[in-house]
Amino acid sequence: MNALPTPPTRTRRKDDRPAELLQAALELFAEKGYSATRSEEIAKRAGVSKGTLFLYFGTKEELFEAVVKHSVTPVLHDAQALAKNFTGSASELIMTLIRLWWQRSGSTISRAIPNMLISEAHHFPHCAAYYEEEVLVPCRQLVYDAVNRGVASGEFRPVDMGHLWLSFHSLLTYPSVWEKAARSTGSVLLSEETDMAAFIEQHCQILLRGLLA
Amino acid sequence: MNALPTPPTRTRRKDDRPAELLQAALELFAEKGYSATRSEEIAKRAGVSKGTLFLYFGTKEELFEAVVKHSVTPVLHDAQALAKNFTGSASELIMTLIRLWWQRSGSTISRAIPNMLISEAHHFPHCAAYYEEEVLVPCRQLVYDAVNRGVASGEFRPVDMGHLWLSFHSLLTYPSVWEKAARSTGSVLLSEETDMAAFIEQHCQILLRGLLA
Amino acid sequence: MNALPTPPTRTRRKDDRPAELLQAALELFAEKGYSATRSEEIAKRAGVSKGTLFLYFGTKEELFEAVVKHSVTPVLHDAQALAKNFTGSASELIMTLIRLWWQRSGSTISRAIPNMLISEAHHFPHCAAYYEEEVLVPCRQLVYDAVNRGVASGEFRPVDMGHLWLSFHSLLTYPSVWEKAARSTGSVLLSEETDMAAFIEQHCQILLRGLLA
Amino acid sequence: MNALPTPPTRTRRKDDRPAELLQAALELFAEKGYSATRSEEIAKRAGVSKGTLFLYFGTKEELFEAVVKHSVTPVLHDAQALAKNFTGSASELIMTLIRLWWQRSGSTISRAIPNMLISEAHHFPHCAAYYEEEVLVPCRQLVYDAVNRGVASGEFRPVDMGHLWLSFHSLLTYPSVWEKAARSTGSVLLSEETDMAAFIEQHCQILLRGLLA
DNA sequence: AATGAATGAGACTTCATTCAT
DNA sequence: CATGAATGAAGTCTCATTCAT
Repeated sequence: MNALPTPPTRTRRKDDRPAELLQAALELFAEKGYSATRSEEIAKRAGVSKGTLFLYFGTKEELFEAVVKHSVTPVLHDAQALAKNFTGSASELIMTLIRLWWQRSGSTISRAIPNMLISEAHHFPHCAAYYEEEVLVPCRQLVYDAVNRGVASGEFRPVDMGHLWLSFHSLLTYPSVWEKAARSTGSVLLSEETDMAAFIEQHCQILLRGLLA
Repeated sequence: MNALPTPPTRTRRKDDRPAELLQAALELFAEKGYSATRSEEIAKRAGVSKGTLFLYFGTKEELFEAVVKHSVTPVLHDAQALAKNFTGSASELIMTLIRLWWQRSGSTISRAIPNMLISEAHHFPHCAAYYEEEVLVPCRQLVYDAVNRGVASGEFRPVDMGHLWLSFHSLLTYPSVWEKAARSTGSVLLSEETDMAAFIEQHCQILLRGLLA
Repeated sequence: MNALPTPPTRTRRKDDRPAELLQAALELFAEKGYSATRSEEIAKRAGVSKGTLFLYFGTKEELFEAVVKHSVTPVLHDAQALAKNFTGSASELIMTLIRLWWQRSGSTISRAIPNMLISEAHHFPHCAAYYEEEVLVPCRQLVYDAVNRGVASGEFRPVDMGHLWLSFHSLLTYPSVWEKAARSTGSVLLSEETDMAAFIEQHCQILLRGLLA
Repeated sequence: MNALPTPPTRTRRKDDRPAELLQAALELFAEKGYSATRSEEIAKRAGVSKGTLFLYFGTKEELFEAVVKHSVTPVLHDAQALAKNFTGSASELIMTLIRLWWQRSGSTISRAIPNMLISEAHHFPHCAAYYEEEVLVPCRQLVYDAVNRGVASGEFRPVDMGHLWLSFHSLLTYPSVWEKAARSTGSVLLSEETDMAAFIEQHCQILLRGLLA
C-alpha cells in the first residue's frame, strides 16, 4: 500500500545497459523476428527509452549483430577447445559436441538466431556474412574432423562429407525453426511441451548408428 | 472496324489470371520472402496492374494463403493415395514418399514455403493455422503409419514416435532453409551447386539404417 | 453559403501534379529554407497527401534538385541566346542581361534559390555540384565575354576579371539574401516594400559607371 | 595533503569557460552552420562536457546570440568612434570604414555570421531581431552619414540613399555567402584561394568611382 | 473488369535538453 | 560545479490498400 516500487526515474547504469538491451533484444527477436520487432519495444522491455537504445547501438542492425556475437561466439570457442583435447571415440566426440551445443545454445533462447539469420538476412547482410565465415565454416570443420577421425579408425563407413555436413546443419538449424513454428501457431504438433532434448538425443543416435561401418 | 474472324489465339484470358498471379507470387515469395515482396511487383510479373491483383485476392495475406494451398494440397493428396496402396517394406515406403515429396515439392520452387510459413507466420496467422491442421497433421500421420508398419514387422527397432516425426519434419523443412541461406549470403558452404537430391538420399538412408532393428 | 467548394476527394491529375508540387515546394523552400520545410507541408500545400509527393519525387533532395533545374535552366539558356546575338555596347549588354535575370528570376520567388543552395549545400551535395558546373560557370562566362568586349572596345578600363565576377556574383546572390532577411525578421531596413528593381538598376549603373575608362 | 604553494599555472580556470565556449561555437557555426552543428561538438571542442555547455548558456539559441554579440558589437563601436572623429573626404571615410570592417570582421572567422543570421533566422528569431536593431540600423546610419557628407561637399552625385544602403549591405554580406559557397562545394569559381581582400578593394573602388559627381 | 494515382499509418533515427550522480 | 546517461519530440520515407476513372 505505502511502499511504491522504486519509481522508474532515470537511473544511470552505463555498465549494465548493454547487457540488458542485448537480453531484451534477443528475447524479442526470438519471439517475433528481427523486422517485426520495433526498436522502441526493445527499449521498453529493457526499461529505457527509445533514445537510450541508440546511445549504445547506433543502428538496429548493429544491435542485432551484437546479439549474435554475444550469443554465439563463446559457445563456438568452447566447442573448439573441447574437440582439440578429446580422446574418446568419434561417436562420443560428436555426441559431446552436440550436447554442448544443446546446453549452451539449442536449449536457450538464443536458438532462435540461426533461422533469423537465414530468413531475414537481407536486413543485415554484413552480419550474415560474418556468421557464415566466423561461425558456420568453423562448425563444419569440427564436423569434418570428427567424422574423418571415425572413418579413419574404421568406426564409421565412408560417406559424402559435403552432404553429411548438411545433415548436421539441418540439425543445428532445426530447433530454431521448431521454436518459431510452435510459437507462432498454437501448434499441437510442435508444442512447447515437446521434449526437444530427447528429440536431439534420439535423432543423433539414429544418425550415428546409421553411420556405423 | 473489320474484326478479324479468328479471335487472337493465346490472348490473355481472364480465366488464367488467378493462376498467373499465383505463379508470380510463388516465384517472388520464394526469391525474397513474403514481406520483402511488394504487391506491385507480383502484379507486374503477372503482367497486370496492382489494382487487378487486389481484385482477385482481397489481401496480400489471402494471396499467400492461396499460393500455399495451390502448391501443397495436390502433393499431399498424392502421397496419401500412394501410401494407402503401397505393398513393399516400410523402408521402401518411406523412401518412396520422400522421393515423391522431393520431386513434387522439395526440388521445385515451392520448397520455399515451409520456412516462409514459419519465419513470417505473424503476417498470416490464419494461414499458419490452416497449414498446421491441414498439412502437417496429415503428414505426421503418414510418417506414423509407415514407421509403425516397420516396427510391427520387426524391420525397425522401436523409437519414440513423437520425436521421430520431428526428424522427418526437420528434413521436410530443411531445403527451404538451405535455399534461403544459400541465396541470401553468397554462401560457399551452402552453395547453389550442392546436389540437394543426393543429400536427401544419403540423409534418408542414414536415418533408415539407423532405425533398423 | 450553399455552394461548398469542390470536396477535396482524391482527384487524379497525373500531368499537373509535378508542376503543382514543384510550385508548392519552391514557395515553401523560399519561405523557410530547405531543411525547415517538412515534406508533408509541401504535399499539403499542393493539395495532396504525403505519400503522393514521394510518388513523384523519390526524395526530398530529388525534389529540390527538380525545383532548381525547373527554375534556373530556362533563364540561363535565354540569357545565352540573347548574348550571342547582341549588337549594342558592352554596358547595354550587361544591363540587358541583368534586366533579363531580374525579370525572370530576381523578381520572382525563385530568387530564393541561390542562397539556399549555398547555405544548405550539405543537404544536397549533388545538386550543389550541378549548379556550380551547369549554372555558375556559364554565368561567369557571360560576364567575362561581355566585360572583355567592353575592355577591347575601350569602353571599360581594365580590371581584374576574377574579382569582377565576384562583384556580379554578389549581385546575383543578393536578392536571395535580402528576401530571407526581410522575411524572417519583420525588418524595417530590408522591408518588403523596398523597390528592389530600382536598387538593382541603381547598383548596376554605379558599377558600370565605375568601370568606364 | 601538501598543497603545492604555486597554483598550477595555465590551469583551465572557470572564468575562461564562457570565452572558450564562445570561440568553439563560433568556429563550428562558421564551418557548418547553426543547425548542422551539434551542441556536443561545441562542448567537446571547448574541452568540456555537454552538460557544462548548458550550464553557461541555457539554450543553443542563447549561445548563438552570445556569439553574435561577442563578435559584432566591438567592431561596430570602433567604427562609430572612427567615423565621429574622421576628417578626410567622404571616399576616404568610406574606404577606411570598409577596411576596418574587413580587418576586424570580413577577414576573420566571424564573417560567417551575417549569412547564418539570414539563412537560419527561424532558429533564433529573437537574435535576428536584436541584430536588425542593434547592428544593421547603426550600420546604415554610418553609411548614410558618410555618403551624405560626400553629396553635401559635391564629391558624390546624389543617389537614392535607401538603395545605396543595400549596395553596402550586399557587400557586408557577401564574404559570408562566398565563404560558405566555396567551402561547401569544392568550388573552382569561388575557390578558397580567391584574394578576397583585393576583391573588396576593387569592388569598393568601382562603387566609389561610380558615385563621383 | 481493369487501372494506377492517391492515401496515411508506421518505423527508424537524430539531437537539444534534462537531471541523477 | 561538472558530468554524461537518459529522454522523447520530430522528420523522412515505405508500401498495403483504396477508389475515381
